[in-house]
Order: sequence, then structure tokens, then C-alpha cells
Amino acid sequence: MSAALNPRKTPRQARAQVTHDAILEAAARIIEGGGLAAFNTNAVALRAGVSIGSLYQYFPNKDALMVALIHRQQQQQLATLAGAVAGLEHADLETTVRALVRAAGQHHRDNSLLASAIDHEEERLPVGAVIGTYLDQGGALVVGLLARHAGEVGKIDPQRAAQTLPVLVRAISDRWANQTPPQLDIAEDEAVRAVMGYLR
Amino acid sequence: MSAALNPRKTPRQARAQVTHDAILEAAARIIEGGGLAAFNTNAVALRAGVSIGSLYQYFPNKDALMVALIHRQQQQQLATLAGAVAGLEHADLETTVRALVRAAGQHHRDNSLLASAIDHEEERLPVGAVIGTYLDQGGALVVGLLARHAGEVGKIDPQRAAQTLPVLVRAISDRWANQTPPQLDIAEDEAVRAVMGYLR
DNA sequence: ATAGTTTATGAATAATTACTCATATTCACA
DNA sequence: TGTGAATATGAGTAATTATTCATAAACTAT
Repeated sequence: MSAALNPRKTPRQARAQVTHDAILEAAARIIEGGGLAAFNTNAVALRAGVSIGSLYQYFPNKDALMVALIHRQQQQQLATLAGAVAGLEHADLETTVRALVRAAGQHHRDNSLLASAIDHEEERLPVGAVIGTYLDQGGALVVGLLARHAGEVGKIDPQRAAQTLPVLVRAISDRWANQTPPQLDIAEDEAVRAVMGYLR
Repeated sequence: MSAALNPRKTPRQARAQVTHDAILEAAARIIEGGGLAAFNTNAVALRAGVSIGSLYQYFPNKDALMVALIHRQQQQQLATLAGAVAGLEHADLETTVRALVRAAGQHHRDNSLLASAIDHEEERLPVGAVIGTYLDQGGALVVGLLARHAGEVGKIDPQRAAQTLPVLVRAISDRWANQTPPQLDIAEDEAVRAVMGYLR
């Protein structure tokens, strides 16, 4: 089956970085457009505007490409959340929670099929260590938040909260955003309610 | 692409029902074992112990098989939850919530890869109407629960709660159950905490 | 400029996989 | 017991798809 899941070669020149990025971006857009069923290496190369050979310069096989994509998506997600709380150091708890919820919801709405694909593939591929890294960083975010509002929250294990809250927000946002028509305001309110309820 | 997603033929004789069921069960086990990446019609037929031709007697294409599988899984999930609250008509709120959480968690733990696969495929395939049916039934469950414990819960829109709570429970259970090693006790506690927090 | 290294190409190959169909078997029912 | 309908078969076909590799082009550094 899949031999190595590690990158085959690291881009050294600038153009190589461009190619590398284009491939990952194309993979993301392909999955977002048609799900895992549409995800194949030839389609990715085509969409990226590079040859299929170039794809295999950087990724030894399809699973390795998926692993890299998971990695990339976690980075973006973390950056989105960090950006959402930047500048809110002195806001109250609910304001901060709402900002996080809104950012997470937005990010996820824009990458709905991709997010569920990654959820699925994470379970199948040995990416535990990689995920752990981002969980730790996301955890630090939550820990800081809880520390700042220690008075307003109940007895909470920050490590637990750091894992529970993101998936909670995401699931609720998903449910309400995928209605027809999407209920974005309800999505936000419900997620905030759940988070605040959990915290108190 | 996928022409029709409807079943091609409905089993009339008992042996046909057996074949039909075996195919769906095999599909479920294949996905649970290897994810969507392992899900192909030849493998399903082999695992089911029937010929590939038999599979196509009942399902016009691979997507139709997936749709039928989604249908089946929703039925099982609903039955599991209904079973969990049967006999708990006079229990207190937290006890009932915990029973529901435990049942949902168990069900998903046994079908972790399958559940995430269905999550993903639901978004891609036009199964909105089918899903709506099960949501409504699950909603009725929640509505009844809230009515019985009206005094213990805050101001809640039952229709909202009926959509928010199931996905919330599931997401949290999933997150903690998919750790290595699985943290089943934490999963349950975190889900109960979130639900109770939401309700109050 | 030159040589060595990195990057890009894409036709070709090998495997995998969705799906068909002509035929055989089993059933329901008279 | 015979007959038509329902069910089952699986080798075979046509597509699709993962992956390779020999070659060319572009870049870096001397």
C-alpha cells in the first residue's frame, strides 16, 4: 500500500515553492468542489496548472499529498482563530467567544467539504503526531482565554476545553449553516450558547 | 456523472433481501475498516459474498449504494437513541442526558470511520430530504425530553435544541473517542457537561 | 560561460475499478 | 410439473487513475 507518507523533496527554489503551493491549493479546491470522490492526482495537477510529474516530485503518493493537505489546513485554521482573538485581550468573555465562534464558522463554511474530508482521512492516516502539534497550539489559545477570565468560568480543565470547544463550535456551525437556507445568525447564537454553557 | 441515485430494484423474495442486506453490511464494514479510500464496488461484493453482478441488480451505481448506506445508518442511529431513553420517562434530566450521550457515543465508537465518511458524503450527495426525516424524528425525541423537564431547563427553543444537541454530542464523543488511546470516560463527561450547560 | 543541481514535463505503463450482459439458477404459483 | 418471473453469476469491457521515467528546461554558483 502506501509506502512513505513523508514529502519526497522539499522545494528549494522560489518557483518550486510556487508549484508546491499550487498543488496543495488545487487539492483543497478539488475536494471542496467534489469531495473525496473527485480527489485524484491527475485532476489535482491539472487544476494546479502543473504536470502530473511535478506533483510526484514533491509527494511520493496520493496519501502523502493528503497528509500535507491536512497539515496545511490545520495551520490555516489555527491562524484564523489566532487572528480572531488578536486585539481582544481586554474584551469580556462572551465577546471573545463570539469572535472565535464567528471566525471558526466562517472558515468552516468556506471549506465545508474539505473539512469533513480531512476529518475522515485523519482517522485513516497516521497523522496523530501532526495533529497533536496543532491541538497544543489551539490549546494554548484556549488556556490563555480561560486564564484571563478565570472569574467568569467554572472549574475547567483547559486541556479538555481546548479539545472539546473547537469541535463543538464547528459541529453546531455546520448544522445550521448547511440548512436551506443557511441560518447563519442562529448558528452563531447556538454555538455561543453552547460554549458559554460549557464554560460556566 | 451519477445518473440515478435511487435503488434499481426492490428485493421481493427473502433471499433477495438477504443479498441486499449483505451488500449494505459489507459496505459499512469495508468503510469502517479502510475508509472511503477502500470503498469500491468489487470489494463490497467480495466481502458480502455475492457476485459483483448482484450488487448492480440493486444499486445502479456506487453513489446509489452510498445513499442507501446513509439511509440505513440513520435508521440505526435513531433506533439506538430511542432505545436509550426507553424506560427513562421518570428519570431526572442529567440521568437521561447521560444515557443518550452514552448510547450515541457507543454507536459512533463502533462506526467511527463510517460515521465520518457519511458526514462527508452527505454533503456531496443530494440526500437532504432523507436526512430531514431522521432529524425530525430525533427532534421529537428531544422535544419530549425538554417538555418533561421544563422546570430544570432555561429558556429554550425546542426546535433549535433538537438540531443543535445531537450534533454537539456527536462531535464531542467523536473527538475524545478517536484519541489514542480513546478517552471514553472523558468523552461522556465532556458531552454531558456541554449539553447540561446548553440547557440551563 | 560552464558545470552541476534543481525543477518541470507528459507520454506511457500498470493497476485499479465501475459497470454490463448473456447465461444459469432458483423461486412462486398454477 | 411446468412456466414465467425473480435472482444470481462472473468473465469481460471500458474508464479511470496512480505512478514512473527519460528528457528538457531553468536556475545557481563558480
